[in-house]
Parts: sequence; structure tokens; C-alpha cells
Amino acid sequence: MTFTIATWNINSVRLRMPIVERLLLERAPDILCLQETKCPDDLFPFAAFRKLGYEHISISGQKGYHGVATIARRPIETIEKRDFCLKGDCRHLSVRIGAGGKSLLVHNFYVPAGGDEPDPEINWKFRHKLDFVSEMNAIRAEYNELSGSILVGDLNIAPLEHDVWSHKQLLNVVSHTPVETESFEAMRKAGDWVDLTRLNVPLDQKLYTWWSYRAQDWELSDRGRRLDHVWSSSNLTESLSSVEILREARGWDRPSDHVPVIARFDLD
DNA sequence: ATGGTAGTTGCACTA
Repeated sequence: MTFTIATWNINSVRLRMPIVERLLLERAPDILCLQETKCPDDLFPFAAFRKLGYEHISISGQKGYHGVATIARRPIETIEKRDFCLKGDCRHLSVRIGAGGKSLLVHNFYVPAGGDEPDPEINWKFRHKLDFVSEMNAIRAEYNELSGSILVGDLNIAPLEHDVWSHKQLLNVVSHTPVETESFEAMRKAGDWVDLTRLNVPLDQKLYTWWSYRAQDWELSDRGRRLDHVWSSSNLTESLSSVEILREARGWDRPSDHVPVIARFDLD
């Protein structure tokens, strides 16, 4: 069977319902992981999702900021809503879902952006981001013959040289500083995760999932960054059939500044 | 070096 997972920083789920519906109608992923829902749980637009056939919904939302939601066509079991750095932020949610003969643990993350100043001594937001990534070392890609793990989300770090429009110009810009990219890669490796988006793409090819709202013409200037990621345990890579970055969604009506990333697997 | 836009707890903060 085919299993499709999409991740998208939606920057307000209520405001973006028209384009969320468009994604679900056009792409029909089995499971959709949203970040920055900016929506308290009691105001979540459940009905709109159910109408589209997504009746299984797990959310961790708060007023105004952050917030993650995982939405599926088939039953999901909520496993954990972990409070990283004990700040009470809604930035993580894990669920379990059956896919083919396997049970998949799906982690949905919204890593702190980290503010503008890349110095943890004077910028507490950057300190928080580094601490958050360190704490993510505990999240491992668990698997056995009957199970696997997937980790997706807006991780707010572009780890590789060609994950940003200019490596040189962004070395001191939060999201691409060496302290971030090194701890990010160390964390990924410690957890035994595979970066699926880069798996079949040459390292010298540019890949972006985010384009700033502040550009006059995002498409023309094309100054993007790869902040959104899809990782899996090593036993799932042989089943991976494609990973697609839906660049066109940046040009949809009232867009998010992030676009969906969609991974497809052929599981037995 | 600066400022640009978008969202919400909107006249301040976050991204």
C-alpha cells in the first residue's frame, strides 16, 4: 500500500483553511502534520477537516503562538505531547498510525525560531533554540520488523550549504549558523534519523521550503531556506518512493511563508 | 546596515 505524509508550517490554521483544503483535495495525504496553528484547542476547525474525510485529529494548541496538529484519514493514537524546555509551549506531538503491515510513530515538531541575534549569551530565544535541539537528542528513530519512526516539522534550521540561497551570507544568520547546523546534524545522527528530503537529491542542488514574506517578489529573488524536514528510521528508506517540496503552494492565495513537504512510501 | 510582510493575545510581540 501507499502511505503519504505531509508536513506544513501553516502560520494560522484558521486563516489558512482554504489552502489546507486545497492541499488535502489535490494531494490527499494519509496524514498531515501542521505547525504554527496559532489556535487554542477549543477553537480548532475540526468540522472542516472531518468534511474532507480527515476524522482523526490530534492537536496541541495554545493562544496566539506555536501549536501543532496531526490530522489523518485513518485512526491515530496520541502518544505524547512533550513540553520541551518546560516552557509550556505547544511544539511537539507524537502519534501512532498503522501503515501497511507496520505501525509508525510520527513525531510532529515546531522548533523555536531563535530570534535575530545569534548569541545565546544576549539572546534568550537563541539559547532556548539550542537547548531545545539538545533535548531532541532523546528522540530516537525507534524501529523493529513491525514498526518504524518518522519525524517531521518546521525545525527552523537549514543544515547544509545548499539549504540556503547563500551559505556565505547566512553564516551569521539564525537558522544557518555553525552552532545550529552542527548541533542539528549531531542530534539527527544521534537519533539515527535519515534526512529523506536530501536522500535522493545531490548535495550541490538548492532546496528550499521557506521564502520570506518580506521579499518584494519571493519567486524572482528566490532567497529561500530549507527549514522544514522529513526524517525516518533507516528501515523505511527502502520503501520511500518520493519526496516532493510543493513550491507552487508559496504562490497560492494568502499563502503561508512555508510550503508543504510530502513523502510517499510503498509499504507492504 | 537596514527594512521589508504577516499573524495574533493587535497600539507589542513573534516570525
